[in-house]
Amino acid sequence: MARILCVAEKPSIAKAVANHLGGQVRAENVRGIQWVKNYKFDYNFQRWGQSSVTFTCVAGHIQAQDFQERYRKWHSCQPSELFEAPIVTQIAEDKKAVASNIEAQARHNNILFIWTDCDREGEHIGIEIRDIALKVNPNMQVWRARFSNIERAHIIQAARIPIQLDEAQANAVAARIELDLRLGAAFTRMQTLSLQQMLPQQGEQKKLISYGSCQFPTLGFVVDRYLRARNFVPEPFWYIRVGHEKDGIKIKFSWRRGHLFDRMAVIIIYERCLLSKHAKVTKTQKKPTKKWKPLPLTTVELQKMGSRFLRMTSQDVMKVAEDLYTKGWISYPRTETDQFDKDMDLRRIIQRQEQDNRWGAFATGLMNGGFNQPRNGRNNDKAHPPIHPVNYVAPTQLNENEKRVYEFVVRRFLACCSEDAVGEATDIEIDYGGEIFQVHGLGVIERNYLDVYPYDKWESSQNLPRYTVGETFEPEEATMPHGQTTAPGYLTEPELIALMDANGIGTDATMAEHIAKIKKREYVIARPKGGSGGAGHQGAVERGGGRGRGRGRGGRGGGGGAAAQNGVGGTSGVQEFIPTTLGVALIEGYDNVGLETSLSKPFLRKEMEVQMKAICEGRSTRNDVVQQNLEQYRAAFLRTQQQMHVLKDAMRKYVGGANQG
DNA sequence: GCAAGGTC
Repeated sequence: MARILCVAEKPSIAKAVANHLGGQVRAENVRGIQWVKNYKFDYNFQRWGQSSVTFTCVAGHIQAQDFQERYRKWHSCQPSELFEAPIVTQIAEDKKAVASNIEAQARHNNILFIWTDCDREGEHIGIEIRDIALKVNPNMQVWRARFSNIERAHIIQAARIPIQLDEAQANAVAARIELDLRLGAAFTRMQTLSLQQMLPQQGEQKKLISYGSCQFPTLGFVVDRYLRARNFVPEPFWYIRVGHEKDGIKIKFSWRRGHLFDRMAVIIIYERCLLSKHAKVTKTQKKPTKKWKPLPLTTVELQKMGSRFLRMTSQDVMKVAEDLYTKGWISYPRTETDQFDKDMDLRRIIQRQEQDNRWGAFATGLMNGGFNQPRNGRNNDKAHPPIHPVNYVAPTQLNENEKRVYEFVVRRFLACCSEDAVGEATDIEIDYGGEIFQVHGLGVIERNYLDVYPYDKWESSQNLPRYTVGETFEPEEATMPHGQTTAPGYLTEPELIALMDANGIGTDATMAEHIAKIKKREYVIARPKGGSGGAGHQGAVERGGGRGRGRGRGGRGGGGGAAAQNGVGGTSGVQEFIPTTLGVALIEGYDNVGLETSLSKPFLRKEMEVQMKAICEGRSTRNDVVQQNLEQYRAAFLRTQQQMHVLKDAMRKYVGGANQG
């Protein structure tokens, strides 16, 4: 009988797959780690016949890379030497027990069947597992399962047709690991050693001024928005508004041109309107409209919505979601997938929510014919389904934050399984002095998903009077108000996450960590949006001009982030980020060093991503990508060292500075 | 005293 060792990337997959294949499964404990179990059972594989199976797991990467011992002390070498210092790969300190479990199991199995996630990192983790196993048992045959969800039929199919590990994908990850380590360490040491003395010393610990290919672009986004807000110059504009009362209803028509920045031009048009006396209705249209229900929930969306509506930071949202997951209340919280598999039994999940007194009635409505298959988004990571509730948990069992996140996940899921909201849109247009003015009305007819999903707002506007095309009237009001454009607000957490996502900075699982890191490094401070002038926030750059928020009135034009205001269950707790003097100095400094592509911009990280894809597709190699990047960054490094006075100038300008470096 | 990526 063949003896098969199966290894998954994490405990949940090992357990789920073992149960699908095994039926009768015996779980054995592993010494030194409570969360790893070795599941034992027999299974008849198509390829190997009746086999005795051990199904175990690791927990992410097992190996860790670091420089050779003699380079680890900060003053042991020049930071620039880290571009070529030898790197050693070892079992990570906290993964020793996991590795010895693999070794022990590898000794008495003859086939290794790897079940890591089917993504790049999973391929690399698979190679790590393979290397450990082959070291103690070089004769092992090595295979890999291809699976994209953990539905029973799909898993059985994956067990039927094993494939080979994809070395190219693992090599892409290896390149990423090496570059992040070398660049992170070299730049961090260099800038810390050069600039630290310019910072006012706080307490015992000297500040670390770290560089990372993700944390710097993240900081760059915050600084960029801050500078745009601070350097904003309001521009006056003028527009025309027409008011009319009919059927006892007062309405205001808005100008199709919006507003113009040329006062004389508006005056001329305005006078033409006044001269014409009468307005004529040119269009009345009623048409059905919809507000689409939300897409299935991804990690990035959870973090955006969480930081916007749940009064939590994205990092807290993730921490809580992981907790809810390990306790079995929600599904795996790290997923890019916004499509539910056709075969998934969504009704069973809905049914479990019927007992709740907040949304149970809605769930029952779905069970009794209201159910609609969720929309499909464009993303599928082929590893995990969208985030959804798994089991019902009563609110009394959860703490405040857990309650909020669980409630959001459930409501989002039920909304996905419901129907779009239905309404009727009314558009009326008039011609007044040769200009078109319009008014838009909305009547919500069926709220549908909105009843369970208070995070979306869609409300009926005022009723509009009945007009007929060709009808004329004399407006009671025709005015020429003015306003001014308003500065953008500081970057909020959901906006920052959206920017990171769009620019490929970090992954769904790490974006919150990068944000937390630039806070920890004191590159930025976070405060509730609209909060008062940063009292107690030492070192935060305040907006010049002394007029507080400086928001203009009356105009359109601003409002970019204003949609974030609808807090559910109270005031909105959305955070906004303001760079500290240190944060601004670093970004401005790097922007002025004279690099072709500033390290503060997301392009270099994006470029690395493109090159990783090239490795995966065989168009490039690990070595080429590493060497080419090192060359490019070495040049940037040397230039930055030569131009260190530019960084120091920026530091003096913003940070003031105790000692001059 | 460095990074970013997995995951517990």
